[in-house]
Amino acid sequence: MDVLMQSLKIGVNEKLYIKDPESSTLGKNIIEHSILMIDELGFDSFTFKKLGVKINSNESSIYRYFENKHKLLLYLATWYWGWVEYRMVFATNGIDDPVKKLEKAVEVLTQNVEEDSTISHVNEVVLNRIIINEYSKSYLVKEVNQEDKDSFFIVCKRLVNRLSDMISAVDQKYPYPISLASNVMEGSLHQYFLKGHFPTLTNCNSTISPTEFFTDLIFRTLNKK
Amino acid sequence: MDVLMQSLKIGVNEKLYIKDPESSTLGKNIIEHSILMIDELGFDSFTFKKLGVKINSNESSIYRYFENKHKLLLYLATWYWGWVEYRMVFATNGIDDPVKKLEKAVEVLTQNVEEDSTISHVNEVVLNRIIINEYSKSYLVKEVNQEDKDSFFIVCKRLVNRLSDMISAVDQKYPYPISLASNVMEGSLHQYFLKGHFPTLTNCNSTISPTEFFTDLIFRTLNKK
DNA sequence: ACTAATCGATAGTAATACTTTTATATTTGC
DNA sequence: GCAAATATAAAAGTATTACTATCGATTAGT
Repeated sequence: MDVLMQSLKIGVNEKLYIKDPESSTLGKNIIEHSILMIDELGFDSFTFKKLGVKINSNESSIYRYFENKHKLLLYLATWYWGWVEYRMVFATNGIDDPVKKLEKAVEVLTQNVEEDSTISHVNEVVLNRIIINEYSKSYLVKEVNQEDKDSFFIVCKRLVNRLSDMISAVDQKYPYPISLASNVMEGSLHQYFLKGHFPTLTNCNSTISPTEFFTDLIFRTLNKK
Repeated sequence: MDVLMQSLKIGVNEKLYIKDPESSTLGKNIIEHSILMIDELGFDSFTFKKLGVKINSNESSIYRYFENKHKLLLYLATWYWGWVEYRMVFATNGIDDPVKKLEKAVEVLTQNVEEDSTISHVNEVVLNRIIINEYSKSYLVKEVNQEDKDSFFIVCKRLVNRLSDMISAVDQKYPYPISLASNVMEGSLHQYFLKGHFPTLTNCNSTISPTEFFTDLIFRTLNKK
C-alpha cells in the first residue's frame, strides 16, 4: 500500500518534536490533553503552562517534547491528515470504477467525524474540531516556506495529490485537478466553520452536509466518460 | 481606476475603533504603516510598540485608536471587503445578462490586485496580500460569535450574499448558491496563498489565474438558461 | 485667550514564551 | 540489586507582549 504504511509507521515528521510523545506516558498525556485544551480555550489562549497544570506536570517538561505550541499544532495536524489519508486509502482501495472511487474519497475527506476510536489517546472528534478552527494558523505564518522545506506539510500535500489523481482518473481533460482538490480540502473545513458560526453563509445545515455540497460540485464540474 | 475611487470613503463599523483613524493624521498614519508592517512582519510578530517606533509615535497613542491589534485587523479587513464590494457593484451595475453579470462579479472578487490607488493612505496591493495571508485569523477566534453579533463581519457577509444572488439569477434551481459563493470567496484567497507558497497544490500560476479556475468552476456547475 | 482634545513620554502590571538550574524520581543495563 | 543514565518536577530568571494609568506639553476649536 505504497508510502502510506511508511507514513503510519513513522507517524509524524521527527523534526516536529524534540522527544517523541508516543514514547512515554507523559508524552501521550500531552497529546491527549492538548487536544482537549486547544478545543476548549482556542489555540491562541492555550499555553504550555496551563497544560502543565491540567496534566499535573510542569511547563518545562512539556518543552522537552515540543519546541513551542506552533510545532505541537503542526504535529496534531500531521497526525490528523495522516489519519484521514489512511482512512481514505483504505476506503477507496479495491474500487475500480473511478467515479465511485472519487465519490468515496470525497466522502471520507469531507465527512463529519463523529466517532472517537477510544483506543488511542487521540480523540478524533475533538481533533477534527481543532483542525476546522485552527488548521489555517499552522501554515499562515511567515516561516511557511522554510517549514515546507522541512517537509512539515508533506502528509497534507500527499492527500491533496491523491484526490487530484482520482479527479483526473474521472476526467482526464479537466484542466484544474489540483486546484479542485485543494479547494475541496480547505473548503470543506471552511463550510464546517460557517455551519457552526456563520450559518447564513452556507447552505450546509443539519440536513445538507458539506459532503453533499462538494460531491455535487465535483460531479457537476467533471465530465464523466 | 475610476476617479470616483479617489474620493471614496469606505465606512467601517464604529465599534471596531475607539477613535476614527480617518479623523486625524496620526490615525491615517496608523492605517498606512500598519498595513505595510503587517505585510512585512506577519500579523503574529506585529505589535503596536513596533508600529509606534516606525511612525515616530507612541504605543499608548495607538491604543487610543484601536483596542488591540485584532480589532485593527478586523478594521483593515472590513475596509478591504468594503472596497471590493464597491468595485463589484460598480463593475456589475447595468449588466442585464445574468451570466455576464456573474462573470464580472467573480472577476472582481477573485482578481489579483495590481494597482494602488496612490491617493489614499491605503495601499490596496499590500492590503490584498494581508487579506490573503491573515484574514482567516480575524474570524478563527473563540470570540467569533459575539463579534458576529456586533456586526464585525457584515460587509463580508453582504458581499457573499450579493454573489449568491447573482449565482441564483443564472440558475434558480442550483441548490447551494451561498455555499458556492462563500467557497469562491475563501477559496480564492486560498488559491493565491497556494500559488505563493505551495505551488504544487494549485494549477494557478503565471498563466492560469484563480479567476480562470473559479469562473470555469462556477459555469461548469451552473445550468445556464 | 480660554478650553478641550490630543499626543508623547514614562512607568507600571500581569501574562507569555521561553531557558536554566537543581533536586528528585524512575528506568535500565550489567 | 546497584550504579548509571535518563526523565521529570519545581523554582527561578529573562525578555517580550499586551496592555493601563498618569502627567505634562502641544494643538485646535470658539
